[in-house]
Formats: sequence, C-alpha cells, structure tokens
Amino acid sequence: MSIDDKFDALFKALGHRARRRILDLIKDGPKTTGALCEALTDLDRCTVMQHLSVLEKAGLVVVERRGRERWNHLDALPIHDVQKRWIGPYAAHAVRMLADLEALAETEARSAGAADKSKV
Amino acid sequence: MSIDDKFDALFKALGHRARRRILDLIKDGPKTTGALCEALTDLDRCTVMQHLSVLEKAGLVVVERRGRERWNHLDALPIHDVQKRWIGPYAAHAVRMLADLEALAETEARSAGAADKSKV
DNA sequence: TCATCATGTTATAAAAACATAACATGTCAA
DNA sequence: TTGACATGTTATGTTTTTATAACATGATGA
Repeated sequence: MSIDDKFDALFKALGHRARRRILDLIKDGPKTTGALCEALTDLDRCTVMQHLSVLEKAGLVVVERRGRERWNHLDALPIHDVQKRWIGPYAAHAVRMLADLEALAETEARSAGAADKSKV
Repeated sequence: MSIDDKFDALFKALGHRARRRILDLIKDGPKTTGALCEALTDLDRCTVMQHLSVLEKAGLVVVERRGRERWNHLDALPIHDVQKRWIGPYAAHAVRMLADLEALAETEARSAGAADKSKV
C-alpha cells in the first residue's frame, strides 16, 4: 500500500459525516457495534458496519473482540500523519496568505488617494 | 450549506491523489488550467477540470479569469477550519494516547513478574 | 441444550464519483 | 476577420460508495 493509498483511505474515511460521528462517539472510549447502532438511529445496522470497515481499513478504528461483542477503539495516530503532511503545512500557508492579504490591504489603503483615478 | 456539507466537500476534495497533486502544484502560486494539464500527463484535460471543480466547490481553489486563460489560485483557509475542528483535536488525542500507552507499558513492565502466572 | 442475542456475510439496488469523448464558446494575434 | 488556442459544456460509460435485505454464525445464559 503506497503512501498515496494511505492518504486516500484516510481522507475518504473522514469524508462522510456518519463516519465522523462514529469517531466522535468512540473518542472518549471504545464502544460495541451495537452501542454505535443505537446512537446512529438514522442508519441501518449494516450501514454502520460498512462505515466501521472503512474506518478500520483507514486504520482509524481498531477492533477488539470480547466474546460475542466487538469493541471499536479509536486510533488517532493516522490522523497525526495527515496533520504532518497535509493539514499543518497548508494551514500554515493559510495563515501566511492572510498576513500577506492584510499587508496588501494596508499598502493599498495608503496609496488609495493616488490610485483612485485609475479605478473603473 | 450545513457545516457537515462543508466538511464533506473538503475531505472529499482532499480524498483523491490527483486533487492533492493539484493543490501541491498551485501551492506556491496560481497556474492556468493548461499548465496543470501539462503537469498531469496521466489525466485527460476534462478529468483535470472536473477535479478543479471539486476543489472549487470545496473552496480550496479560487478562479480568476484573464482573457481566455483561467488562473487557479489556492485558498488554504478552509483547511485551517479542518485543522481546528477535526485534525488538531484528534492529533492531540493521538499524542495523549501514545503517552497513555507508554505509561501503561511501564506499569505492566513493573508488575510483569507477578502477572506472569496468570498469562495463557 | 437451546433460544436469544450480538455480530458477520453475501447479494443487490440506487446514487455518486471518475474518466473520456464530442461539441461549443470566447479570446488573441496575424 | 479568421484561424488557432485555451477553456467550457454536455453526454456517456465505468467503477465505487452507500444503504438495505436476507441469511449465517457463534457466544451466552436460563
């Protein structure tokens, strides 16, 4: 599995609201599949399980079997990689852009009087 | 457009390697659609444009038209929101989990002798 | 043991995403 | 103005995703 496959799987996993809700539900501790289905009343049980398997393939959910129960644990470590490669740098970029914009606005404000006659 | 729609669009946009490549290509300055197509030789021009429209819907690409050219600018601000709501908190969670795990490993190492007989 | 319960598997229909082709538009420069 | 050029639009086929239904398994407790 290439690095791109990994990020594809991760972003895909995060790209559906039901799956993000599941992550939020198991953030503070693992839950059984049944408990998750009870919380997600608008979704069929099979649908929840499909979402869980997408999350599992992305490495965001780790499964532990206890008797006939299946406990779904969050593993947030892959998100840490997303942060490092994609989000962090771009977020920093966003902040830098904002700063540039503000500087530009200030410069333009200063020369506004001179530039006015060239405006449409 | 709800907040969930926004995040759906954003993660979806980030969830395809071709689109992530496009983002990287315009990270340091806008490029025309034609320039992007030249860089992405493995993709059809129409496919590139479809990807661009996905990025545009997610607010990650802002289009400026100059004559017959279309200049695609990166807007990384939406990624900043992803960072704040989804990545940051979960990345922090990952770090906390790691710390917990290390603490647990240490505890178990200390009581290893006593616990050994109960192992399978 | 045996009914029940939690979960798993397989199949299928509908919707969305991806990739391409064919045609259309509007701009530039000779 | 006219041909080449950069881009836009519409249509279409293919593949994935999403959501359910129907059936299967395997643990648990009376």
